Amino acid sequence: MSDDEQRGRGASSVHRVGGLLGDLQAADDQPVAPRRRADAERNRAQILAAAEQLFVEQDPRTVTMDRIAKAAGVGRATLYRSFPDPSSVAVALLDEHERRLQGQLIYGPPPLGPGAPAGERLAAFYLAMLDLLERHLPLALGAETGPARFRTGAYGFWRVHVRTLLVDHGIRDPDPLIDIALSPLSPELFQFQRHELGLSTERIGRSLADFARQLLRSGE
Amino acid sequence: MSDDEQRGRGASSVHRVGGLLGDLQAADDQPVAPRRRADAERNRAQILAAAEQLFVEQDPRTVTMDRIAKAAGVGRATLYRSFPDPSSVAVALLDEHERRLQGQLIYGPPPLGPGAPAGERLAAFYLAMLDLLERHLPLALGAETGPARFRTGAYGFWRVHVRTLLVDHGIRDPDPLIDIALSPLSPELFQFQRHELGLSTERIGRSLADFARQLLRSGE
DNA sequence: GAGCTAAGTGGACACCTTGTCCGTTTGCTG
DNA sequence: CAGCAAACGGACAAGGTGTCCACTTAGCTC
Repeated sequence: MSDDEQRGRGASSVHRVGGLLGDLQAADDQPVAPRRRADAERNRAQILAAAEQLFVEQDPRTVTMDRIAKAAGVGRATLYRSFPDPSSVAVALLDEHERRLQGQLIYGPPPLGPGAPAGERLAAFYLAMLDLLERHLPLALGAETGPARFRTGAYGFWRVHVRTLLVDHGIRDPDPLIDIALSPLSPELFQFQRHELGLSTERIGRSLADFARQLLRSGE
Repeated sequence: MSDDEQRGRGASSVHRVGGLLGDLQAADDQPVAPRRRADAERNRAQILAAAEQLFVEQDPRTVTMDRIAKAAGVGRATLYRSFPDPSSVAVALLDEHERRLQGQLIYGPPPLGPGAPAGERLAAFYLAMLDLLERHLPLALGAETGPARFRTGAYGFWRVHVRTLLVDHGIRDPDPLIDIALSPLSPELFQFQRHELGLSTERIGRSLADFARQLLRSGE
């Protein structure tokens, strides 16, 4: 989906090298995905495992490619082969956790899934995201490298979801509002509220839910 | 005000040392402010001027202490004497621009200043901040180094202001909502909406103003 | 206005991170 | 089991970070 996705993961999209062959032997043996070699797969798993630990036990912002490589027991170049920078490793790890929620938003029961009023769905979405942040804050902070955050596949997914809710509610010009509605979910903001201000997750959650219902109020 | 303020600026608030003395020799020879030397003042001005240019003409995130020092024509240690890192330089520069708005919020005419309904005041505040972002985006991006953003004096000011509006409107539990209400003003978000999505500032502004009125609606 | 003192200066140093290059190893295929 | 390309990992050069210390110089005192 995103760039990070293409670079960072790739369990399924390994056919990028195919392009090099040109038209000469185009559609013949091309589509046969050049499977990832076993050692590469193993290294990749080691990297992800080691990185997850690192992100948790030290300031996620200070995790470096060098350290990940050492912790995973692989060379630097090997690491670079799979990921362009530390944040893309965090993105890959987060992705797995986010995937479940993404399924629930589409196929799950209301209020998270379809069927409930837009305001209720937005409130439920906020609470689910808050739960995700609570459980994986280090990864979320590690993934958040400036503007790149907005270009991840996951963020794109949240955008599509929120847009649906806004349109469903009959908002005139939904597009500028999408990211405004998503902005309270910034990992850094959550960290500030939670650990700097000392607010409980429940209290933040209540505020967010009220906020969602107020934003998409039935009697507009 | 903030840490950055104490380190970064100080032209006006030089009486901070006074507090250290306690009651012993209080008002005697202490209050004599340890004036900044003329050459230091000059260097400081050079640094700010050079840095402002740098932030504008290259990616604000890639501005380095080394480059600022070279551009300003001073040694690295001299720079470090005034600022701990590049973002604190950006904060100092931004501060000057923000000060005017801060005055208007307190003493200015409605709807920015006191006198208008909370929803209108919040809408006006959003628009003013948007204007600030539009004009000084590079500085805002340079200042935004992770969680430090929330610890600047300016952010503290915005918090106090928004809290007043929320209380004024009769919100039950205003505190968690403060930062939620401020989150749409994140410089990175603005950059994404403006330059990645291509939304016009007017369109974002309209959305934000509607958003403010909806949030603090009269007929709650 | 000469001398003193400490604030201020700037170059150098040691350390760390980044990407990339390239000789070597290793899995897979026929 | 032989050959080839994918994958590996150590090494390298470039550049950034803070800090230290010998020096300069502003500003006070007499």
